[in-house]
Amino acid sequence: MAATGRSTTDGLFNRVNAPRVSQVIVDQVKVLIRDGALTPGDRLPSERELCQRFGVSRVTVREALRILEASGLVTIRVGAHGGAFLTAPSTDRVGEGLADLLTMSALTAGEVTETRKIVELGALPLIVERATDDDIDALFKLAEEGQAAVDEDAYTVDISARFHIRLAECAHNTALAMLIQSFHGPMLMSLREAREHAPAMGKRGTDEHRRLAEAIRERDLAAAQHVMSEHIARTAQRVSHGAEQD
Amino acid sequence: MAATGRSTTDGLFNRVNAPRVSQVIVDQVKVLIRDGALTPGDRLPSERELCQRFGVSRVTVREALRILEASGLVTIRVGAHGGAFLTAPSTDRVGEGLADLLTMSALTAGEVTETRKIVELGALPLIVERATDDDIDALFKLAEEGQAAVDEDAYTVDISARFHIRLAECAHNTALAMLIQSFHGPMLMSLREAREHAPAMGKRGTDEHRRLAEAIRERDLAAAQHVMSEHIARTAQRVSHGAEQD
DNA sequence: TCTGGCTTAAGGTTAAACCATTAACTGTTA
DNA sequence: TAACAGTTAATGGTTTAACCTTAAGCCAGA
Repeated sequence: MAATGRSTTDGLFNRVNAPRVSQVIVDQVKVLIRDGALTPGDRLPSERELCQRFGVSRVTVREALRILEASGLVTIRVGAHGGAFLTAPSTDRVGEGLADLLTMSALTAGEVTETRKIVELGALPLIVERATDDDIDALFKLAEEGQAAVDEDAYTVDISARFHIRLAECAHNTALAMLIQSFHGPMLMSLREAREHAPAMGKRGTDEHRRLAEAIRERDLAAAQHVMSEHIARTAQRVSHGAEQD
Repeated sequence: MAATGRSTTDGLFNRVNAPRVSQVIVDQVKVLIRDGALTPGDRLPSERELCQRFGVSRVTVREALRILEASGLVTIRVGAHGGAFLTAPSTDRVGEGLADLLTMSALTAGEVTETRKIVELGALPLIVERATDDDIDALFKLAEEGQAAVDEDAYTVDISARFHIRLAECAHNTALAMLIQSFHGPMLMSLREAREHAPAMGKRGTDEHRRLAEAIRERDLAAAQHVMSEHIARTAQRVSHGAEQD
């Protein structure tokens, strides 16, 4: 019997799971969100009330709230009428998380840019097809703002990012817009240092933004793709300082 | 003087920033990670030691660790020689966060699938160009496994996801692979229920996987794009149960 | 009618204690 | 000598209770 090394009780006993209490609370809240019982804008009970509801200490509840907050699911306000409020969905938090992981995973700028190229070029057909007059007006406006900023020597990567994010919205696909917006978080970081090295780079960038807007107005997909392709390629060079040849 | 409504003290006083102490700690750790002072596998000092280093209470340190953990930057082990360890970069956590935000943002399945189509189709040129023999072998192997699972009526979405994730790795671009992998997290969830409704759908799916692998082996981009295009379109139908016509 | 102060409800932080888990050591025993 | 059992120490997990800070609302006095 015992000689087999595996008794007949094999499989009877499962590894006991003892997750953190705070994690259990987080999961409960997530379920409520998924099921629609909690929607953006809703306010969770106060910490002290949650203690009683869950039968745990306030510290534990607070840890759960920290996790939910870090996940971008709630924002917390202090003071009277404060508390944990379900956030309207925002990509900022996820973008930040993505940025952290990107910096940790030793991604080369070339890889990031290549990926960005795929997504932003891939979005162009939808954009060209679906952009409304309002969309196009907004793009021209942003391009002009960029131009003005360049003239005042006040061009920043944020202005460029705003254009790209607005451009993504022209596809009228929220998931796609969120994705591209997320990408521009990490890009911002990488570029922030590049800006020091090439402060005057805004000139051609805004120029291309304008040409991009024009191509979309004319519903000229090929032209848009051409400009975007060049635009991102130049970004890659800036980011890498030409150090990476990949 | 006072009639102007703005006194001469304008601009003298700046808004005082009082961020959470735990957030300050998180930021410090992130900087260390960014600067390479901390790399995956490293262990942070114990909670009690961090208290002394930062001059704060243990609860505050723990909140910071919760945030870092939720961001996927560290994993925490209990017991002797436990502690907070810098994680090797993993997309799982980000994918999970993405999934949470997706469920909250009322994205339609159509939007998600459309985005997935852009990314996965956009990746194909790179894949066809860069896939190694090992890559191709792995793809065929996964396709066969799927086939076998179908025969045993044991096909799951996880098997399909594994194929798509492995396929993404064939592009030899880590950023792109992470992105696609992140997307398959949320997809899994949406599909898990769809599986109930269409348990027999695996047949054509695995068939397409095999044809995809063949097209890549032949470096036939057009064929690969054709198959992938159809494949994702059918996924869209499954997810939406045909309820959304978009 | 403004201003300042008070109240109150909420999150932010601290302190000290205790529990649970894990790895390593140690000593006994067959 | 090898295996087992007990002990110890390091470390995260949780609780409790107290106090601080913030913000909204109210109210009385100049």
